[in-house]
Order: sequence, then C-alpha cells, then structure tokens
Amino acid sequence: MPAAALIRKLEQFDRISDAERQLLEQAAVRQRAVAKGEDLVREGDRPSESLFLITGFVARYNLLRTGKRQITALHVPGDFVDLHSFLVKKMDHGVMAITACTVGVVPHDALRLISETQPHLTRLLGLNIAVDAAIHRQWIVTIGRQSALEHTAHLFCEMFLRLQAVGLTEDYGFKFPLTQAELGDTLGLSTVHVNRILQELRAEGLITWRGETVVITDWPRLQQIADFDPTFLSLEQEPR
Amino acid sequence: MPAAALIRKLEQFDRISDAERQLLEQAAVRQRAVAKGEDLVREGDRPSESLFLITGFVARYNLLRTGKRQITALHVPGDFVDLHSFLVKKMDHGVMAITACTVGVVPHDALRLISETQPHLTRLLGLNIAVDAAIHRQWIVTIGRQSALEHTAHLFCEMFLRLQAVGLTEDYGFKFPLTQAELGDTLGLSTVHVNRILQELRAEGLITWRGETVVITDWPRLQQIADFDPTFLSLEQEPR
DNA sequence: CGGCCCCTTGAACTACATCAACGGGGGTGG
DNA sequence: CCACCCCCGTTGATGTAGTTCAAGGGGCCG
Repeated sequence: MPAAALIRKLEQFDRISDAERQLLEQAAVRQRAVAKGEDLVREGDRPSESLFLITGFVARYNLLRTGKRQITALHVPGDFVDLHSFLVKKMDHGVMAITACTVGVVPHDALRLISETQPHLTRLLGLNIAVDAAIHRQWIVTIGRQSALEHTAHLFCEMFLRLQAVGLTEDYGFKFPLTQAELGDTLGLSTVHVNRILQELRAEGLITWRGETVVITDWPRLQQIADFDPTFLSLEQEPR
Repeated sequence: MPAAALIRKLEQFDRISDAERQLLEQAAVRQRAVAKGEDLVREGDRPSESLFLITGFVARYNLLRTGKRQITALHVPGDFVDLHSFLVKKMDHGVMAITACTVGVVPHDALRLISETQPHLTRLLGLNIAVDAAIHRQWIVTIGRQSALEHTAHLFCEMFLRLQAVGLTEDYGFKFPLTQAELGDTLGLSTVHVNRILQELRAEGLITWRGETVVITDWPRLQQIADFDPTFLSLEQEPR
C-alpha cells in the first residue's frame, strides 16, 4: 500500500471514497528508494511520471549562476513532490533528497486517466497544487518582510503543523533533518546567521533542536513572534 | 465576449476547441468594474465566484501585524486572479486593484461543472494554478538570493514576457502602473531603495520608466543581470 | 489655490553577509 | 584498529546592502 501516505494527505482536504482510494493505489505503480543527497528530478527534465513522498524529506531548489542556492519548498511524507510536472511538462527546478527517502511513482498516464474520469480526485490534486502555491506565497511574505528571527520561527510553526497533519509529531516534537546550511538556503540566510538565530530561539526558550529532533517549547509565543496564521495550509476537511 | 482575455491566456498553454471556447464564454456570467485601490477579494473571504482580469493590474498581498505589506503576485489581463479560491475555499490573502480594472466573473458552480465534464479545460485551469506557483517559486529565489538590482531586473524581465504573451507590449515597452512604493512591497524593499535601484538601472541604460510606461532598452543585458530563464512561465503551446 | 501623493535626495543606522578559524563526531581507508 | 578527514556547528571580527528618518519639490485633483 504505497499510496497510504498520499491518501492520508488528500484526506486532510476532503473525504475520499473507497473507490478513489483503490484508484490511487493502482496509480502508484511502484516504489523507489532514493539516497540522501540524490536528485529525484533535475532542472530541465521532462518527467513522464510524478512522485509522492512516502518516507523522508525532500527539497525543491534553484541554483543561480553565482552558485547560490535557494530552496523553494520542503516536502514531507504524503506530499506530491512534482505533481505539477504532469501539467507543466518541463522542470524549472530540481528536487533533491534531504534524507534517504522512499517515493511512490505515478505515471503521467495514470494522472491523465484520473483527470479524464475522476473529477473529485482531480479537484483534490488541483488543491494539492494550490496549497503548495499558498505555502510559496507565505514564504514570499516571510522572506520579504519579516526579520530572520520571525521568519525562522514561522518556518518551525509551518513544519510542525504540516507534520502533525500526517501524524509525524509527538507532542511538540518532530524530526527536522536539515543541516543549518540547508536551513539557510531555505530561509535565504547565511549559515552563520542561521546559527545565531537558532541560539536566540533556544535562549528564549522557544525551541530545542538536538540531533534531528526539534521540540517547540513555547508554541503560543513562537506563533506570536512569527505572526503565524495557519489558514494558508487549508488543513480543514470540507467538501471540495 | 468578456472571456476573450482568459481564452487568450489559456491558449498560451495549449490549443482550445471552439466548444471549449463557448463554454468559457458561458461560464463568465458577467463583468464587473473595480475602482483603483479597491479590494476585489479580502483576506478571510469565502468567495462563491472566481475572477479573471480583463483590463488593468491587480496585486495579491498580505499584511503583517506590524503594518508591513508584501505583494505576492501581480496579475495582468487574462490572468485568473483567484481561481484557487474554488478549491481552497477560504482566502488567506487579499487582492487589490492597482489600477481601475474590469474583471470577468465565473461562479464556482460553473467551475465545478467544467471540472465534472471538461477534463482538458480542467487541466488547463490546473496548469494556470501551477504556473502561478512556479512564478511564486521564482520570486522566492529572487527575494532570497539575489541583490536588489538583480531582483528588480528579474521582475521587469518577467513582466515584459507575461505582457508580451497577451499582446500588451510594443517593442520593448509596456504599461507598468505601479508606484515605487508598490514596487517596493512587491520586491520586499523599502521605497527609498527602490528609487535608487531604478536610478541605477536607468543610468546603466537598461530601462526607462516615464509615467506608467517602462521600456527595456537593453534586453540581453537586463536578462543577463537578472539571471533570467523564462522556463518557469511555461509559455510554450503544447498538448496538456 | 491648497493639499496630497509621489518621486527624490542626504545622512545615520543596523541586520545580515562575508571571511576566517576551530573543535567534535562519524565515516572511511590504510 | 587507528588515523585521518570531512562535514557540521560554533564563534569572532569586519564589511556592506539595504533600512529608517527627515525633508523638499513637482504635478495633479478637488
């Protein structure tokens, strides 16, 4: 049942019938293991299948001429990593494995069949893309107009809720397997500054981060500092 | 024929049949005029119809507690301004008219009908959302990792190509009716700094900007400075 | 004619980047 | 099994891109 993670993700949005569930299971024709650091998709590719994440963390990223890197999205289990490649055709960015991962493979042919015969599922997949876009917008806001501290706090709030939604939290703790350099590329900050901001968050008693585990130790205040409003995640189940 | 602008936009992506064209015309049940500065949609709204732009410029924006504003998207004629509200339901941001505008109104019921009966059109609408997301990602990259000059240059490249695609350019010139303060909110910069960057772009002979008209006077170099690659706009017509 | 916007300029400030260096831990090769 | 080395986190010092504050002038609208 490789599609279990995906189904759980889509169920955040709306109820899914047994028939739809079965179709998704069939659409995920196989699994693939990806090593840490490996690219799942490269800029310029024209994939013929889309991937959803079953275990692990992946990042979408862009490289600049100067060698700088910006991570534009972090994905967690259940996320459809490059669903848009079905419609967009040519990749304008790469997707790399932050950790060792397993992904489910859905051929574009299967997505096309769903789009031809399954309006409700198609809407949920569209919503998936729309929520990704909403998260992108939120990142634009936080990079553009918030301080490094607020921005970092905001990302921890977001990751906590997204991981909680797929059952990957324990109380206020969750696995967060990025290095500080990767976090810098996510936030648009230098590694050095990320390090100092993290020290500040720890000193203020807002989070702890040991090994790969982050614990939010003062959720109300972290949320307040970040000016965090979860609306953009569309985490409420309703008819779509 | 209020849907003409929308049809032209969708034709950037793929061919559209006459039947599809007619359906879109029927879906746009009426037009609406919006005054400059007015909100088309407000944060927290649960719209029952989506709007596409026929004439004018609009911006999606978010306000922070501190009163700061970040514009997360600029829309030009043909763009579907809040198509995603059909799927997302609750708006996490506002949409304001930068100039006086006319918009076409498409009830969500009509979108639902399309999603139930018109797979190909549904895919094109999904692509519309996906391209918005791709633009968002590009903005994340430019805000996060490019200098103010590069970032500003990038935006002008993007706006030029998007306006060209809907026939709203003349040579390298186009209407760009933002104030410098609005451009600052778009780029995540202060008004003062925007002013200085513009002077630099002008001094380098890259653009002119008088009144509401921008002319790109050195497209190759502007593109090079911006590290601009148009792939993210998906401006090639192909079967989807 | 008066009052806003909007653009522009100057000066001071600061958040973050950059450069450089070090220590610890874990994996790899000899 | 040990040695090495590379990655990762950390710290200090210095540099700078962009912010903030303040003010003036021009054009347009009421």
